[in-house]
Amino acid sequence: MTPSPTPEPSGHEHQVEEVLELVRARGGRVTTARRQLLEALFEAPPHATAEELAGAVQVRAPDVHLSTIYRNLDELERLGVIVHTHFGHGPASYHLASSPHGHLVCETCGVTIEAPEELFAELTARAKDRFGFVIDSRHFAVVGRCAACTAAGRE
Amino acid sequence: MTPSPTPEPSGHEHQVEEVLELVRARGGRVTTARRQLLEALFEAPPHATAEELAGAVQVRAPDVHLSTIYRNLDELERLGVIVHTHFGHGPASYHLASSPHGHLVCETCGVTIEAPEELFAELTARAKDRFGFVIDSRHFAVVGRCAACTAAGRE
DNA sequence: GGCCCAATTGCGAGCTGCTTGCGACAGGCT
DNA sequence: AGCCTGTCGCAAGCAGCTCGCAATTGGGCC
Repeated sequence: MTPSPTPEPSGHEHQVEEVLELVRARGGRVTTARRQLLEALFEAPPHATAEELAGAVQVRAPDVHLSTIYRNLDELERLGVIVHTHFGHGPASYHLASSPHGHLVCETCGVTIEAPEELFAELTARAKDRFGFVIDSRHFAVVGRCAACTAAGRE
Repeated sequence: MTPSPTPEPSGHEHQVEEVLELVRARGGRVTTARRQLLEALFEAPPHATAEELAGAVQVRAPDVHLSTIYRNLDELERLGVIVHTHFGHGPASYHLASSPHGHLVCETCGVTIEAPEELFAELTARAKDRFGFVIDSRHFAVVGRCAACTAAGRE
């Protein structure tokens, strides 16, 4: 395969290279799969699942296997570049660690609302006071029912 | 199998029968599996997994299949008798809908702390105000790190 | 440029947690 | 006692993720 220098006009090269620098600093290698996954992470909407990211990567590099995606997501998480969240059911969702926020997920229609971290400030403080428990509000989903479903009385 | 009248000296018969009355009222039938599962739910610690409950039931009724446990857990949830919660990874946990409370789960050591619903009052109110979102604080886990793990600086 | 070696990859098999289709069985009303 | 239908046991199946292994490849060093 011809290693064309910069085949993707994505606009995120700088950020991607920055992360790859981190990878390199840790003795890691810069591979096509790695680079493409990072591209995908910067381009994709937040809350992408591993499978969705694999799809995006495979547009450019069809041979990248799902297990490679998982392994790289793992490593990026260890590096602190991304975070993954388990919503109630279904696959986990991955997003960049920058722009911290929590998630409100509707049990009825499945919609996800991004909630500013500040919304959790009081809960976080109280949990710390009362239980010494340090909440990571980016890493879990708050479930319930969204305004539309509540109004419609759906079940 | 001989249908012995009351073979278990559990102390929860009354509550069990109450729920079975609900089941009957809905056209449901009272089966051994159903009754034993309810016994198990009342006797077990909160946060039992389906597999644990199956184990408990099978002590008395070895032929009860795991799929039957799942089907009955589903129905009991529809009846509002129990609630299930997805912690980060691993199996879901089931507990009685009475005694409402949230859960703080440590990502590091896995310990689960029961948090009074009141802890979530302010978050619930804010989510309602700002997003019209009605939080069900019993149905999700708040993850983070417990006091012990924070102190020990474990990872 | 070529070599070498460990990091990484593709692939398939495997695992956990849960769901489903199906035929047999059994509550419970009459 | 008999019928009807809810429920059950079982086995197969599915989603989401993990692992072992041999083949490949990045990249430091001549």
